[in-house]
This record gives sequence, C-alpha cells and structure tokens, in this order.
Amino acid sequence: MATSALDRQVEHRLGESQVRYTRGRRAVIRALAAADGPRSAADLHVQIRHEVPLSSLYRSLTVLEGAGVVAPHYSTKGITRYELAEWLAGHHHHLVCLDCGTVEDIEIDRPLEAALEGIVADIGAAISFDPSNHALEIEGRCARCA
Amino acid sequence: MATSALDRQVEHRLGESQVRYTRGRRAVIRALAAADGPRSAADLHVQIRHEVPLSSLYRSLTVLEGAGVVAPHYSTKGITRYELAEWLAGHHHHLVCLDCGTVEDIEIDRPLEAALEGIVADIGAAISFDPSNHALEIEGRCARCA
DNA sequence: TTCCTTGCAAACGATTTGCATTGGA
DNA sequence: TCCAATGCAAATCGTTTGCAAGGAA
Repeated sequence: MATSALDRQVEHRLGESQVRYTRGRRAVIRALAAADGPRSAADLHVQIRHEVPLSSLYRSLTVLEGAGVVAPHYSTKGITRYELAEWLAGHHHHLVCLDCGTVEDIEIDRPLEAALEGIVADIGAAISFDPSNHALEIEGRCARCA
Repeated sequence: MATSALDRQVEHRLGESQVRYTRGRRAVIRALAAADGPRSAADLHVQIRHEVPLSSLYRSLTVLEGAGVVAPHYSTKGITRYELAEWLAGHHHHLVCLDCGTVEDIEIDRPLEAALEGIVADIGAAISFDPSNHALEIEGRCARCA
C-alpha cells in the first residue's frame, strides 16, 4: 500500500487516540485528499465505488472528525460535507455556487489573508468575542454555471 | 392589526409575485424581526406558540425565501435557520458559538466592511469568480459559553 | 483474547408532499 | 368566484444506531 506523507500524518494523529487507521478510513482520507472542496458522505460513497457502506462511511467521518482529522462544512440545506482539517489541508476559504451548490476551496495570498485576520481581530475586540477561527464564504456563479 | 414599516415592505414585495401576506406568514416575519440571529423552523414554531403547524411554517418559509424576503442560513449539522433578507435587515455577519451552536448577528462598521469588500473583490478578480455576496462567519465562544 | 470496527437493517429527526378544506383578493 | 394557502397525516431524505459478526493488536 502506498503510504503517503498524508497517511503518515493521519496515522500518527489517530494513534494518539485509541483509534485504528483501517481500510475504510484510508479510503475516506484518500477521497478527501483528491477533492478540491468539501464532500458529502454520498459523494464519497460514490467516489470510493461503494467500497464501504454508507453507514460505515458516516461512522468513519464521525470518528475522523472527533480525532481532528477532518472537519465538517455546512453550506447547503440538509447536507454535511467534510474536508481535511486545516492542519492537513491548509487554511482556506470557500466559493459557493448559487446555482449548482458546489463548494470549491480557495487559498488567498498572504497580504489578503493578513488583512482579513486583522478585520476578524478588530471585530472580536469590538464585541468581546474571542474568535478562534473564521470562514469567509463567497457566493456567486461558478465557471460551469456562469 | 399593527402594520409596521416592515410589514408594508414585505407586503409590497409579496404583492409583486402572486403571493399573499397571510396571518401565518405575518407571524413568521414578526418572529424573525424580533430575533437577533437566524432561527430554525422549530425555533419559530415555539416562538409563535404553535399558532401555525410546522408543515405550514416550512411552507411559509419556502415561499418567503422564494420571494426574497427571508434567507436561509446553514451553520449547524442538519438544521436550516432563516433570517430576514439583507434588504430588510441590513448586511451583517455572524458569530457562531462553537459550544452551544447559536448564531448571532453582528454588523461591522463602515471602514471594516469596506476593507472586507475590498478583499472579496480582490479575490474575485484573482480567480475570475464573480462574487455576488459574501459572508464572514466567526467562530468562537459566545458570552454565555465562554 | 480483547476491543475496536464493520454490515445490515431498523430507527430517527428535519423537512416535504398529497389531498381535501379553508380563506383572501 | 377562484386559485392560493392551510392542516393533517404519510412519505422522503440525510444521518444515526442496535446488534451480531469480523479483524487487528
């Protein structure tokens, strides 16, 4: 089995809990690593060719989320999509297509991100809310729908 | 019936479609106007004291969303919350509490909002995505959970 | 052997819909 | 009058869970 750097990071993180890095969980991680945005359980189920039943897939996602390896994302009515956690995938933001609902990752360059952090910090200070994270979602029409 | 300015705006907007501004729909609007953040159908159902059955409430929300009077918001697994549309409530952002999941509206002052708009515009330009809207979600611990 | 993990099927909670009835312009 | 809106109950959909069987340390 090709053990990538990603696999090693995940394996190490899971090892710290009492969690095994099994075949099904590897499949989830592999599928998420190949995606360019958050993916739903159903998406992943298809992408890994039903290699794992949906119920197990959900359980894997729950466990991986608990271990901080994947993170949930909500932007569409009723469905939860997952992506690799930021420490694995890097901090990024999302483009949400108003027509087809797909979500795409974007990274913004240092100066812009720094400016954004500044804004978030200013807001936090202004209202005594301690911001532990921020997410900028940009809505519009994706290339395919434009 | 006390017909507020808000009621008149909503009534006018609905009138442009073939949509009636009924008792149940007025109750929804009133409840949303009183809220300081997005509210789920279940929340509203309680707030209006079951004056309207859940199924009708959902239908009202769907219609009101279609007419551009309310807007959905997604930030918690499996539940959709609604708020008055921006042209009624003003442009704002959200604080999402990581512990209790409540969402609170915040408005940020002109200079900060202008800076944010600049960032969003820059991003759009950089990746040829036409941003029609943006949402900044700040996660942290709310006053009650901190 | 000892738990963690998996599969399958049943259970759930949020939301939607069919259909007959009510109601507003 | 006439079509939109409502209520209720049944149906859907995404997701979760009980339980018995399988698998890794």
